[in-house]
Amino acid sequence: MAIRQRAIQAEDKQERHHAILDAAERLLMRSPERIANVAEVADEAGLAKGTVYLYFPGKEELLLAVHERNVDRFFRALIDRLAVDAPARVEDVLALTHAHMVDRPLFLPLAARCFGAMGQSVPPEAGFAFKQRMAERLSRAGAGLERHFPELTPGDGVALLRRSYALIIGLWQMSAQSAGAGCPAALAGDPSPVFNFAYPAELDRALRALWSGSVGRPLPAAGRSDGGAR
Amino acid sequence: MAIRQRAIQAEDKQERHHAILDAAERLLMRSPERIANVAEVADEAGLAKGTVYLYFPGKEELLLAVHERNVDRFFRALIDRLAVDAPARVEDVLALTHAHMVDRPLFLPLAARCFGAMGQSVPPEAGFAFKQRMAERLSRAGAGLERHFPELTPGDGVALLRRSYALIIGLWQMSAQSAGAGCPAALAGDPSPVFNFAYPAELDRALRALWSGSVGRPLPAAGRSDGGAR
Amino acid sequence: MAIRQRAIQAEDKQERHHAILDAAERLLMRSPERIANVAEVADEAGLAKGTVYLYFPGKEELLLAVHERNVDRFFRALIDRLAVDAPARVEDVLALTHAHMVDRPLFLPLAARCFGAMGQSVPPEAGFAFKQRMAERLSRAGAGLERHFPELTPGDGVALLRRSYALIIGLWQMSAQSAGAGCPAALAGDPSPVFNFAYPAELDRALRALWSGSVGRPLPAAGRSDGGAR
Amino acid sequence: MAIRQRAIQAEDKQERHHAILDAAERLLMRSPERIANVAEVADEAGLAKGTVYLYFPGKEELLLAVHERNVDRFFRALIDRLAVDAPARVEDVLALTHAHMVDRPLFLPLAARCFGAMGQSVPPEAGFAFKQRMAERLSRAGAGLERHFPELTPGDGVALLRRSYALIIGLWQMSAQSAGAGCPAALAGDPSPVFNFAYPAELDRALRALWSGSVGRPLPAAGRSDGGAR
DNA sequence: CATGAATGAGCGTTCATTCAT
DNA sequence: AATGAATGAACGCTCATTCAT
Repeated sequence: MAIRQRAIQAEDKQERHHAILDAAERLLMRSPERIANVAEVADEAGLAKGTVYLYFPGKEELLLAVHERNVDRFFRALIDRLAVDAPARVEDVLALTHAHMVDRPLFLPLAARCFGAMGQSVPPEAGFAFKQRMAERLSRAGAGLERHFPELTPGDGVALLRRSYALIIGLWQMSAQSAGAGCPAALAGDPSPVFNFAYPAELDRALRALWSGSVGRPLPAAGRSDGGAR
Repeated sequence: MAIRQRAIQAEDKQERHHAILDAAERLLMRSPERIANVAEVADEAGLAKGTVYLYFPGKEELLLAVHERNVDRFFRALIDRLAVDAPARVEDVLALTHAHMVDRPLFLPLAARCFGAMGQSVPPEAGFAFKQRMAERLSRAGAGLERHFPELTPGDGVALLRRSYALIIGLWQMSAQSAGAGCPAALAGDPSPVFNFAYPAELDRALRALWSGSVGRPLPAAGRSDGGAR
Repeated sequence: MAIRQRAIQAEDKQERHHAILDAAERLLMRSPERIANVAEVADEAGLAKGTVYLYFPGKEELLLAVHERNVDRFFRALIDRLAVDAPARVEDVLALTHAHMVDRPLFLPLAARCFGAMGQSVPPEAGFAFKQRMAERLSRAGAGLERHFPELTPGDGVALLRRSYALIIGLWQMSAQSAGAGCPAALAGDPSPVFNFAYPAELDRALRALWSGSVGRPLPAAGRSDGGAR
Repeated sequence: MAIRQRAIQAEDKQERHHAILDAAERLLMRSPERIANVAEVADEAGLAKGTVYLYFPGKEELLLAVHERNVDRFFRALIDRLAVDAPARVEDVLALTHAHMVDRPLFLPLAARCFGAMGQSVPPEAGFAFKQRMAERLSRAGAGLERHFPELTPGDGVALLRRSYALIIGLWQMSAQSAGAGCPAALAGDPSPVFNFAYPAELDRALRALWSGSVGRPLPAAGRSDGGAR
């Protein structure tokens, strides 16, 4: 039983589309250790299972769309920022990264899942199309980056962003966070901070190192001071 | 059925343990885009399905063990190299990375899968134990690293390795290779190399940038020249 | 969307009725191995899915109607031919059979499907009504037949037609044609022509035998000479 | 929960195999208008759903196997009879036909279903293999037939059997029986016997006509006198 | 009348795990 | 210890039909 009426106008459909993504997102936040099945998503959205398939060709495409929406928000913010003439510093990029990726507990588990499934359960065409759109975003942001960091020669911008993204995903997968809500005792008892590190702070340090090495000069060491947030 | 008798001696058990890992590895190399099911692994090992469960508590633990064995080889080689007094350069570490990770088509898909599943299907305790052992290895290698790169203060070595590992995994997940055997036409036709890059060369560049930024000075620009597509 | 206005006049309705049947027929001819779903039929007819249900109580009834229209054409031709005084020979009936059933790639798959579904998915009343109308046709044609073949006593005409029809359908279901586009290699490699026979020629022979046995005398051995594979 | 223990010996497996076929057959007899789903079959057999898939590659293959078992019984009896030197008459063949096909209410609906699905849901290889085995049976029986009916030239035997089979299937599909348990009122009220005929008697007459026409001489008009059953 | 968005029962199949032998 | 038969929960997807607009 649907909560709302029918989506007849194109914009109503957009809304439904988003409502389904929202539902999937909510479920993902509620239990990041599980990927909900289509029935649950439909239920959470107040729709019938079949209805989900009116808006998405399949489950993988739905998850990819959730992820892409988040990615898009980040890239839109980044591209906008880089379009402004005021010189952009690493600080600014890090801030956006935190706002859109790190601080949204949804982003990283989903990103990991999407890349992991990419070529397994994701239909090849869907995966390819996704990567194409991502490439478009990365290219534009990369070009913007090159405007602000003269050390970067054409192409270096995209490469740096790509590597940063890899670092973001990779570090998160190694962090204790990615273990879900499990083993709290273990976490507390782990004396070695090798994996049980504070992801946000560690990410900052790692990205700074990467960026510094990429532009070939030290970068200002930042004002963010939440170095221990977990 | 390759092995017929019972494993009664402790060393027989070790042998069988390895035989199962070998079988899983063989299957993984044969088709890296697929994770074999337990029946296939047992079959490949010449054992019955149930027998696998005498040696491993479950499928995820088995996969993790395969991965860990590979990781261990890498870290043993790295730690050995760093134990030698002759100064180690980035070159040396990259060479080991390629030999154990990049050039073994098994390593990266499995690593991605293990980290991806880390807190999904992997039982928390198993994941935690794995990370503990990994932490041990990283710590020792990190300490060794600090001996050769004076710029690294205590703790920087582990961090650098951790970040490198993240970069290795993350970049691989973004590369077109991870898409399996899919869409060859698409790959060929993709004009943008944003994701369709040559993983080995790109990884080298990324790691160099990261290391350079981490030690705070430019690093020699390398002799490896296989910068082409894989 | 081919038809836009509403069908208000009774004849408009007839037209639309036919338009839907035409669409279903077109789809069936395009791929005889598949039974299209309602959405496809509606689409092909340039109508909305719901509209189909204004003209047909359900999918099975629609398919039955397509079939019946074809059957009707055959029987009208047959009855017309038999109404003429010029003596009818087996040849003539076979010619009509080929023209309306064998040579129209649509007829046989649909007939098989309709009879196959007859008491499965077809609502009993619909099936019954269909059979009643068929009975009417068969009776009239049967009576006509008896006029031309004096050996046939009253009732034998219908029976012969009924048996012929059974043979037509039954043989087709056993022919390799009914296997759709599958296993071409297998077909080619099959040394035994038991099922891999040329349906049109085999049907002729079978019908001749049946008719000959029914009238109790040999029948002229025909001028059709397309005895080869179809 | 299984009723019986495990099937470990090869013959136990055969038994299980048969038990599943029996279960499917029972369900089919209980309601010939429906094709049971795999869960029901498993349930009826006292097994878990997955167990069925240990014995059959899929649902279609299971149904085909049920059908084939029945077919096989008929052909074995026929071939045996024809192997005996005592002259075989049409009577004898008709008797076997009735015993194995007509009087077993299961045979015909299933045959219709199997042929109908042949190239739709049946996997091509399974369908092809089935037809091959059927061809083998038909060939042997056809050869035997030719021994007893000198009028038949080599090849005529198979052809006659094939046509008989087609007639059996086709006539049944046209009979009122194939409408399942539905419309009893309709059946009673149908004044026209065109479709509401007594299948067993009608089949006899039709087969006699076909055989008579095939051997080119009248055949003795039989002792079976249940000409009005049903 | 016409539309097409929404429904939801229905189903085949997989596979990690268990446990009787 | 070893086996492999049995289990059964889990899940994605289709599509005929309904009904609000």
